[in-house]
Amino acid sequence: MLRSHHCGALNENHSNEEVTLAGWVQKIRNKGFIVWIDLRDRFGITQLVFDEERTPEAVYKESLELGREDVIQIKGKVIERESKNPNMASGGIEILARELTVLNASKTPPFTIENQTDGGDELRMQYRYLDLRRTLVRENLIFRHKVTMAVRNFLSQAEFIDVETPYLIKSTPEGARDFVVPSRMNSGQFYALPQSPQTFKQLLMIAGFDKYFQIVKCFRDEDLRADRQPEFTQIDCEMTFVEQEDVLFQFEAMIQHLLKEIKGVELGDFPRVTFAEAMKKYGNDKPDIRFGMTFGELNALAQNKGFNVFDSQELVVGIAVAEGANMTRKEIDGWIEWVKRPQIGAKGLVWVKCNEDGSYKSSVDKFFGSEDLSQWATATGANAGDLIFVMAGPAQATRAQLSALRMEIAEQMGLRKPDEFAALWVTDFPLLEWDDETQRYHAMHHPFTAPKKEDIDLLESDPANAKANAYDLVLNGNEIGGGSIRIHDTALQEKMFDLLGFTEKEAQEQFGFLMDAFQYGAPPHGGIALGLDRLVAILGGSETIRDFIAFPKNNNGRDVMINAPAVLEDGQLEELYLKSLSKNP
RNA sequence: GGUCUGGUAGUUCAGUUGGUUAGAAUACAUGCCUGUCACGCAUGGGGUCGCGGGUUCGAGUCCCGUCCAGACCGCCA
Repeated sequence: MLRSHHCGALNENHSNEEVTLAGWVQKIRNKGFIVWIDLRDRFGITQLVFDEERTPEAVYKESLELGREDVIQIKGKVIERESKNPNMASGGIEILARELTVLNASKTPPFTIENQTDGGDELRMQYRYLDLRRTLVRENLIFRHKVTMAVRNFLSQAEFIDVETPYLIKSTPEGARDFVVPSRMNSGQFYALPQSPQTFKQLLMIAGFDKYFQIVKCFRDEDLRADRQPEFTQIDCEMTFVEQEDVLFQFEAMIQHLLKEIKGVELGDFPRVTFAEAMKKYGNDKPDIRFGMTFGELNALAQNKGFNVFDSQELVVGIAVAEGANMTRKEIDGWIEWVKRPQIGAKGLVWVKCNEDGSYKSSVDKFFGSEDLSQWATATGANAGDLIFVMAGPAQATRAQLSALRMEIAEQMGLRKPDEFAALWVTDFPLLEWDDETQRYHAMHHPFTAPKKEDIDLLESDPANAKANAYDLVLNGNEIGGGSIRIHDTALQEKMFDLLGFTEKEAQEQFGFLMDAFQYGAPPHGGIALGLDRLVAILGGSETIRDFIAFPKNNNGRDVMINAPAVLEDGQLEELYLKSLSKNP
């Protein structure tokens, strides 16, 4: 037996017991006459002690040779410390070493294995196995484990069945780019990795599974962000004989359950806003509603008063920054510069200070009197002591810019508290989105989303205004899930493909199996998919999903530890009928 | 595809207007230290200033190109 206890197990109750421990050398404190070593494993840290009087001489000398991250086994007696450390669980005891075995020596690690490490991101990713030794990172993954266990238990109890769906499937032109996998046995042909198990879970509903879930990897070959990985995990769910309300009810209950079980937070009923309302009030379809600063539209109040900048614009819109009136000119200029950065792209920013004495001071005093500005304050919900920021321009772009400003101000004012949670449903998404580039409609959600019953006629007359039975789940300003009621009728599905610019032949080639299946008693069904990485990160109080993924990829989709992707040997290319990619053709 | 920021010791960073031998902290090594727990003290080793080119009497510093990393826009049904 290599150990009798782990490093988090021992305390004063074990005094005088003979124990065997194994672990990593975390820290060596050599005081000359005495050496302390912090021994670490997954469960905690236990202090070992070696000294000139009580430790056999050979063992004491050996202890002087140890280095950080050596893997050692120790036999000895649990003794009470002379000076205790109340800050650690095992702080009352230490192990008086009798025998020391070095199980495996370690090179000096390139960064310190501590919560406050000196290692930068790139180095930590290159040596991710060392990074994962840090308590902070390890606990993130244990936290993820707790979340997935809670999800599995909840869904299993609610009679969802976990079914695995294939990873080697077929590429489709809709949506994101696919990762493709060449087939050796079928020359010149390729599998694609699933962007989601969408069609398979629908087939499971047709097969009568009634409720399905899967915690499943999905793959999208698109450019990455801090919160986007090329492979990511979804909690994928589908239910039969349900309407939108049933799905929302079930998954509202699941999120409430998770918050309760994982964070001890009670969430009330989730607010609902339509997509149109969300865009109007927050400029964003995934609003963070933990704080106010909702949009006030000022067209009627601010246009045609002689201020040219506003007059010709589609939208004039403002937000109130609570207690912003004491902002200095320099701070305000900072925000003006911020919105003018190319990433935001605003032309400028008008400001109005609502002074405590009821007067107003603004950058547009020449054009607007206190009468006007007071109306602006009402429209944006600004009180005395607040600051109003106003933007003008094309409606969609301006909303996006003001939304970015709203989020950044909230971030800097500390309004986005990681331990405060607010979820909501966004509903009534448009079914379709016009794409200028390809001059055709795209499905806003995906091509299997059912239009609202009352909007089916619009598919002929005015497709752009048809609403979908689709919904997003938003938590703290992040889209953590999205779903819809699906089409289960061949004719309607054909109509959708037609609107999306598929010829009948293309639709048949790509999704014939699904439309065939619809003809064999497909029940009404719908579902949702939640982004697990993002959900775990937010519950864990972070928005960096890489911290909650064991082996994440970098900005360029590279795994810098194993150095993937990589070129293939010529022989392998030949076997896969990709010889033309060879460097020596 | 685009915009921005960064790349200097093992690591994290500083380095002024272009000017002497490129610094700090930490890590590492050696020695000292009778209860440490961010131990302390002393000493020491450690540099292709990402790479290539240019300007200059002189480049870590300025210019051009390039590679790498990060953030963002486009993209992500």
